[in-house]
Amino acid sequence: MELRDRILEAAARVYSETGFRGATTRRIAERAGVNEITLFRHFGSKTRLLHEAIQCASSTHLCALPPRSGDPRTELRVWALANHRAMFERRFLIRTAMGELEERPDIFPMDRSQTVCAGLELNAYLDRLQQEGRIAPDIDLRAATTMFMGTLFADAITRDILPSMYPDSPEASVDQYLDLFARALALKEHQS
Amino acid sequence: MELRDRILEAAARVYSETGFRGATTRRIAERAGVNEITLFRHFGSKTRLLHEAIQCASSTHLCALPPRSGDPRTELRVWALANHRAMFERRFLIRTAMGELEERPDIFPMDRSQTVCAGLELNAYLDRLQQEGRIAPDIDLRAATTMFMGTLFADAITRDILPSMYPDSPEASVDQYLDLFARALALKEHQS
DNA sequence: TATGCAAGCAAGTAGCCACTTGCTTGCCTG
DNA sequence: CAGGCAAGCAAGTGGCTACTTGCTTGCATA
Repeated sequence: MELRDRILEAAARVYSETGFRGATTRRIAERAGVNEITLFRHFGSKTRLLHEAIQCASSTHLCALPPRSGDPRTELRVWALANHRAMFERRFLIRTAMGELEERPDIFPMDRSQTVCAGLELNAYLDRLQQEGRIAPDIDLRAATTMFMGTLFADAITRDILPSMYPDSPEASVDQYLDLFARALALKEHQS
Repeated sequence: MELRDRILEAAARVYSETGFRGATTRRIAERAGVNEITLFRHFGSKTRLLHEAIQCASSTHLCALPPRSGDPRTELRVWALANHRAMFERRFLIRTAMGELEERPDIFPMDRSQTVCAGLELNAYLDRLQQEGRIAPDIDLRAATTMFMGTLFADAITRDILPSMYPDSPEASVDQYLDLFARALALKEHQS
């Protein structure tokens, strides 16, 4: 099944670069090194091919935040970097799919997107920290979660097109975000 | 010159909905209530028409942050709300243009975009506050600016497609962001 | 060797695309 | 009334689109 995967990968890449209308079957076939009719024999139509390709390209398995928190700073760092990296690698796909969302809402299931799931996870994690007394009790965790996810998301999808805004590496930037985030939450580090 | 503006507005709207390839001259003419050849007589080509329409639709005049800071909290609130509103009203255009950025980089001048300008302005404003001793001196203002602008940007362009993440109004959300932001900066309110 | 299947090739279909040409209509100004 | 100009209408151009049909090639298995 090597050929099928090659087609799916080519389709996802061409879609990311040119959108649904620009992703012609001719271009996809050419990119995959395959005859055009092979696409139709395998996937029936351009729509079905792109649908499958995008679903394939957007799926990820990410390490979760630990249920029992040890050192929040380290745990958040690892988790945030993994999430940033996953979004950054898919930035072309995300930008293209977001631009076509009202025209083709079914092609990219936003309500179960990685960002939303990660947001829920972060919210639950912060909730645990607050219950353990490591975050000030008067903090609005929902807003904090939205703020941090928004920061990560905006960084990941605009970093390459606004280079003047991101002079530092993703690692350094995430560290800076976490510094500010920890101050905002009045986060107490691991009990010393 | 009413007709010309009607065409430009229709072109910008059709582009926002369907992208460059989807914005056919037929559709734009239909939306503007104008014969198709009128577009060509006025603008020469589809590319030139869309170029002008997008530049027109993305331009704004926003109130600036005051050079001498009075009550930072109030000033930031007014400014942030105006910026959020400007981005939110253009969310369709921004999403579509961002999705097509690598294919057509010249159609939407990103390096002089509103977000970048606003970021520079916010950075300068925070710098003044820090020099006045109202922000802790060890804070990385560049990262803080990027974080806040990222939060505003992500909110404005994903609020309508991820409703579960934004249960509150823009006004309430911006207030919450500012609360957290002020904590992160250890911002001292107006000297009392 | 015979059968079947996966892929390629060549050609064609109907429809949409940006854009052009030739001509007509209506309004504004001298 | 006469001239000019902005807009509409009708028709067509060549090119690209998704998708189809008929036929050939090569390989793997019975």
